Amino acid sequence: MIFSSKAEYGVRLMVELGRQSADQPTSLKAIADAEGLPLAYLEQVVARLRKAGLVMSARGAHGGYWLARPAEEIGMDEVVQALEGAIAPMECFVHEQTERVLCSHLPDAGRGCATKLLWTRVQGGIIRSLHTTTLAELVEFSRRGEPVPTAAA
Amino acid sequence: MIFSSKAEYGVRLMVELGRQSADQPTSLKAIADAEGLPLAYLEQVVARLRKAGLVMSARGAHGGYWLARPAEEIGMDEVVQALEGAIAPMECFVHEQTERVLCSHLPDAGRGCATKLLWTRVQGGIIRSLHTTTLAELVEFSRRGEPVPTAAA
DNA sequence: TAAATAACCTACCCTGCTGGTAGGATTTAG
DNA sequence: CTAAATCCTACCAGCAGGGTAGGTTATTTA
Repeated sequence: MIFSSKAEYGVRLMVELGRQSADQPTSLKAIADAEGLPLAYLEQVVARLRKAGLVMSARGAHGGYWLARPAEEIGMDEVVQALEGAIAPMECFVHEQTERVLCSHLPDAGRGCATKLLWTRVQGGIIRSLHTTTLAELVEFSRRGEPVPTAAA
Repeated sequence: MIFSSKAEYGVRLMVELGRQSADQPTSLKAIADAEGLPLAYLEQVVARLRKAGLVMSARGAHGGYWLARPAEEIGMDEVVQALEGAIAPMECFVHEQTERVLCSHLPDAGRGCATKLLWTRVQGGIIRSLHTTTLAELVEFSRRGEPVPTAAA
C-alpha cells in the first residue's frame, strides 16, 4: 500500500470536520463514534493536523476541533503531507536534515540516476492529483447520496 | 516511502538489461556487480519480472536474462506492477480474490466514501505517470553524461 | 468548589512486512 | 565432469505501523 491508514483516518477526520459548521468545536469522541475509529489513536492523528496548522482546538468541556481555514482553501496535499510526512516515492528522495525531497544517489560513474527520472515523475503525479483536490470537494462528495436531513427528519 | 526497494532494484535491473543488446543473455552476477546489489536478493526480484513476462531467461553456463520485448514497448507501469503488486494508494483498494483494484468500503449509511474520490485520483496520477514513461526513456537517460565509449576507449 | 468533559502527552506493545541470507536443486556450456 | 548460472524454499532480524494504557492539564457546568 502506498499510504498508511494514518492518512485514511486523518482525511476522514478532516472531512467530518468539514461537514460541521466551523463555529463550534467538534469533539474527537463524536468523530470516533461516527467513523468507527479508535479514539486514542485518533488523538495522535489529529495532533499532526494541529501541528501543521490545519485544525484548531479548544480544551475542556465542550471543547474540540475545527478547521483552521475554510475547506475550499485546504488542498489535500497539505493534509496528506501533514499526516504522512514528506511525500517521496522512494527512500533516497528524503534528505534527513533539510526535509527537502530530492534524490541523494551518488552520480555513480558519471551516469545519470535513471530511476530518479521515474520517481520524480511519479512524485509529480501524486502531488498534482492531491493538490488539485480540495477538502471542500470531498465534503461535497460525502454529502451526495445522503438522505436529505430536512425532509427525512 | 511509497515504493519499496524491490521496485528500485527491479527498475535498475531492467535499465541494465535495456543497456545490453537483447541478443545474448546477461547474468545476474554482472548486474549485481555493476549496481552493487546483493545477488541472492536480486534473484527474488527478477523472478517477479520473469513471471510477469517482462524478461526471459536461459539457465546453465553463459545463461542469464534479457528483455522479452524491446524497451520502447515496455511501460514502467508494467514493471512496477510486477514488482510491487497492484498499485493501490490504500489498503481498501485491493480486492483479495480478484486482485482488481477498487474500494471495498461499505457504503456506510448511504454516504459516499469520501476518501475513495481522493485515492482514486491519486491512483490515476501514479499510474498515468508510470504508464507514460517507457523503459527506453530510462535507458536513454542513463546513457546521458556517460563517457562516449568509442572515443574514450 | 467539585465533577465532568475533553484535549494533550508519553511510553509501551504486538504483529506483519521488508530486506536479506542460506543452502540447496537443476540446467547447460565447455 | 566441472563450472556457471538459473531456480526454489525456508528462514531470520529489524523496524515501522497500528493500537493501547495511563496519565496530566484546561475548561465548563452544577
